[in-house]
Amino acid sequence: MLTPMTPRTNSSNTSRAPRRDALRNDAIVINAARAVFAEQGPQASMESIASRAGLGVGTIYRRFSGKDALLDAIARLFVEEIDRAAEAALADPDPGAGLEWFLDFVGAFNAEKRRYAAALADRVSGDEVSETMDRVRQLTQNAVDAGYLAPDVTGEDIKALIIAIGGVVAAAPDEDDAPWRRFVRIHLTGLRAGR
Amino acid sequence: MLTPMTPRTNSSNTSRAPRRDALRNDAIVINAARAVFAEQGPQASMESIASRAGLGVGTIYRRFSGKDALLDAIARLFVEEIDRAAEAALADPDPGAGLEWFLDFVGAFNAEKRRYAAALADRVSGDEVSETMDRVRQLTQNAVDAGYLAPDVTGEDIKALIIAIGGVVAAAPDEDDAPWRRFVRIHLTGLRAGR
DNA sequence: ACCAAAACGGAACCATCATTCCGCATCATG
DNA sequence: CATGATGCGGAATGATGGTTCCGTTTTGGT
Repeated sequence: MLTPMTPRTNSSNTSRAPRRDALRNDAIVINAARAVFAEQGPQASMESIASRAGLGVGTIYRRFSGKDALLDAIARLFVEEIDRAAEAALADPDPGAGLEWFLDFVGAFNAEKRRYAAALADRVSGDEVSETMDRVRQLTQNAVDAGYLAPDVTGEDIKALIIAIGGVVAAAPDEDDAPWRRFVRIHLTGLRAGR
Repeated sequence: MLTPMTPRTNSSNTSRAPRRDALRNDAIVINAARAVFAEQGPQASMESIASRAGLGVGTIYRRFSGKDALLDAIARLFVEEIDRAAEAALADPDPGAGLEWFLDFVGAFNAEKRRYAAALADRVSGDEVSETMDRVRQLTQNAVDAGYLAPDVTGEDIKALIIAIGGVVAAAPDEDDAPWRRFVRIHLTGLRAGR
């Protein structure tokens, strides 16, 4: 999950166990990076991330080959988080409710990461999200089958909505949830028309 | 419109006419900047803009106080273009058709500038668009009055849609119009529900 | 407690631009 | 055509920030 550069478990035999501080710092670095990116955007300097983490820059470079890799790691983390949400939504016996809950999650998620969600978005390659996209398609199909969405609605439509939510959230200057919630409600109405 | 730094018309008397090449370059710089930003995004270097223009960097700096000013000038240009479109839409006797045409224009406009539309967007201050926003509100109100949109729809809803279009267009990897067109159609359906 | 390996800190280094500056070319004028 | 002002090119400068390196500190093992 954190994809450290040094092998966590050494299948070979002749080396020591990793030091305790090193393990601790893995998480500290990621968290500091998330926090700093969240408030300064993706152009935040490595220096500021290091100082937030209470570490030296060198320590970051021991774990991530560079800033790109750090951003990528966080992006991957976020994809996983969304993926888990999609999975949870699929578990809801009511497909309509599941979909609504998922979209709500996406909105709230974006709200937290307003400053750099967009930057992370065009970092993830197509096949890093293919699994998640499969779930979204399934979620959509279930909602169609249940008569919650119009018959011609596809996963691509929901994907577009997800992207749009990101835009709407990022554009709002404050933390106010109301605008994107209203936006989603309106769009869902459009997706339901003609059932 | 190009807001050159040097006074174009000299109200005082004792100076020469501007040189012909200087006048020509005003437009060349802006066009080169637009072209380069369009294909490289807003982090394109001044150097690359200059070389595209067939000029030296110094020439750019004689007209624009810096890169920021250059970006700002282009942003202002774009706001004007959208503003003119809103004005044209208002002239349509059929408010619904006017609104649809306007949204279509916005989509096509974004498609052209996919790479840096977002960057320009958060460059324009609130009151630089207040005039345009007034027109959008008017456009919306007309559509509501004509029974094209549901009664509770406001200019803010259309603004959100405009922003969302930008996101959807930017996310699409290719030039394909179909996705954002479908997105707009669906959302408009939602905005019409409950008339 | 002692040693060697593992990690750390952060100064030094380096690449990448934006921006400035000035000698040279070009233009308007008479 | 001569001339001086106007505008131009592009090397030099400076700042910023990513990345590397190595002396020092911490940790695990004995």
